Amino acid sequence: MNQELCERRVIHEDRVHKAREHLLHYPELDAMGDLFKAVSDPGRLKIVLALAGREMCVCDLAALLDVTESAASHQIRILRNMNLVKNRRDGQVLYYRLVDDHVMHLVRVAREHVRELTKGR
Amino acid sequence: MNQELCERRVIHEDRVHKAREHLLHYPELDAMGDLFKAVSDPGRLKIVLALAGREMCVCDLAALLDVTESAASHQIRILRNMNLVKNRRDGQVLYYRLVDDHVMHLVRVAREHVRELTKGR
DNA sequence: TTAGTATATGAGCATATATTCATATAAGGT
DNA sequence: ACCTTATATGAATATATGCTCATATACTAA
Repeated sequence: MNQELCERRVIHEDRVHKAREHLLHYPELDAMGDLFKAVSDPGRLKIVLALAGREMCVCDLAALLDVTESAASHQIRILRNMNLVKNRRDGQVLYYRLVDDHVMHLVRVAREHVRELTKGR
Repeated sequence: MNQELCERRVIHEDRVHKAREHLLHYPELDAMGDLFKAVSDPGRLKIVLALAGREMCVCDLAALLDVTESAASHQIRILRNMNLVKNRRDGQVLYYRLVDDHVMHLVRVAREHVRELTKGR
């Protein structure tokens, strides 16, 4: 597309081009970033873990996280917009649950990584 | 520890307690959040992908991301502090590479997730 | 229909994050 | 020694994020 490479100091132009081509294999890169961002907040990560195997309503989650229900609602909205959780209404109560177990897979891999990293410390 | 649950409106106290116990199985939760955060930025994610199978120096990465070398350096420092990448000096040039392939595993799982999510759209 | 409960949402504020710019460090070439 | 190159880093600024508070919505009960 653009050729601003010419204006720039590049030591290994071949590698840059190869890397650029490699990145083309990841057109969903921004969406991946958004997914990682969704679970990067400790509160939202706790929500995801809490909903693994359990339906919970917003006020339960607020109690679990020790934040206001408004804050919990704002956080779960982000997870909902990312299609990580969905809800089911029963009267006045909205029960939240994980959409599927893809997220938990991601979380398990992350936990393995962290355990490996902190093993030798 | 604390009992501020009593001060709070909770619909399903049993579930909150079960979720709380479940969270105890994830003492590395904050570290997992930090890991997710590290790869949540599109620039850093591109760096990780670029370094999958290739050593690259900072100015190469800056060219790839189309940012200043300073910005690239700041970003790679975060990955370095997270022990996701390490470098090797050859003269004036620092060659960066992935510490291991744990991160790429995480990235692949995220890509699968994103593909599943966007399949029916 | 009026009141109460559960949740959602918008605006405003405080904090966090990413970039830029200036400067520092570390190595190589002359 | 001196200058250049490659990278790192601190401070300042701009943007993003998360929380609070006030208000809106959706449902229930009386």
